[in-house]
Amino acid sequence: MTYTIAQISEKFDVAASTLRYYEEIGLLTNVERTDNGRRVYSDAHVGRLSAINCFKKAGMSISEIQDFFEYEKNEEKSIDDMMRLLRRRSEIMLEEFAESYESYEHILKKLDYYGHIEKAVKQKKQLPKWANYRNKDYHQQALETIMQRLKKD
Amino acid sequence: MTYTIAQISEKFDVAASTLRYYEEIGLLTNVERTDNGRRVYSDAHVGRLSAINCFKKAGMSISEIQDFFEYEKNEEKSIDDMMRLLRRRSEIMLEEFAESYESYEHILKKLDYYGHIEKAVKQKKQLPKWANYRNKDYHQQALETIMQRLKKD
DNA sequence: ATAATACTTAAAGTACACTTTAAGTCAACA
DNA sequence: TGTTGACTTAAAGTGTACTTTAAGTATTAT
Repeated sequence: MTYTIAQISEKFDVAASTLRYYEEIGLLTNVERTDNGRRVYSDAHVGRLSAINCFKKAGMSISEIQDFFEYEKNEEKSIDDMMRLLRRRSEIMLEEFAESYESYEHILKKLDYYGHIEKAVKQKKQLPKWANYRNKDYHQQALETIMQRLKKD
Repeated sequence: MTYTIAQISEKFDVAASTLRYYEEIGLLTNVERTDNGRRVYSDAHVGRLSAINCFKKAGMSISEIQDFFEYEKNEEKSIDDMMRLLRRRSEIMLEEFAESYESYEHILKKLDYYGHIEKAVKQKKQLPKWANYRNKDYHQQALETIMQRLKKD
């Protein structure tokens, strides 16, 4: 299959200018042209853009993604570099998951705390100095939700 | 307790220039000065910087963080806005956790796939056209690791 | 006394990842 | 036939979040 820039742009929800930019910096390569100079993308480009999406969500910078494709290009020579890059990335992601999850819990705590305050304000009651910010049910449910999402395999 | 800019800089692993910048844009407020004009930070600033750290890890932009503190300043008036911001953020985080985790799995898959290739190359054996990229043990272990990290409560 | 250090300011500079602009080409439709 | 719309290029511009520079002041160490 072949695709126009508009089709790829829509498929990946990315601006046409971004696709031209990716090509300019060498993130997309071998983009064919029609007789009148218009870009023609192939399934290989679809595959590469999926990979780019994945790597971006994984927190990789464009230059890291470029490195990956560079390694992939001469696989035999660079397989160790490639695996080192991927392994490092998976480690970083694990660390970031843990840190983000801590922040997530802090935000739930704040929500819970202000929930108590709001309730008290609405009931025009005296506030306890420190509202009991830890609502176990709320946390438990949130943890279960995230576990389920992480598990959907 | 009071702290110099160097102490705060070290405590939060943030450049002194960044602390000045945060003050300039109003993210840090009420920073006192010594007689000769040097900044003096208090425990309130330590608390605020912890919150900033948390919000940044939660993926909030500086202007969102500014909004939060603005809401917090006049709590009674803005508690709904504040809770809306926090609730929206927790939702976004959950979505991002799910997306990141998908990418994480893709990266493990790639690692596994190239692991097979590397092994085959080293053994100078014929490669199967598509190596069986799914090593259940590897995935299971990774999932358990992340679950543990997410659970450390 | 001199030099190193730790700070101060305002303003300019940087890195990243695009995005916009301006001018032009080409094919299809009214 | 003309104009609309989808593309093309090269170059300049944008937003975010800092970071660096340059010039100056004040305290501490040799």
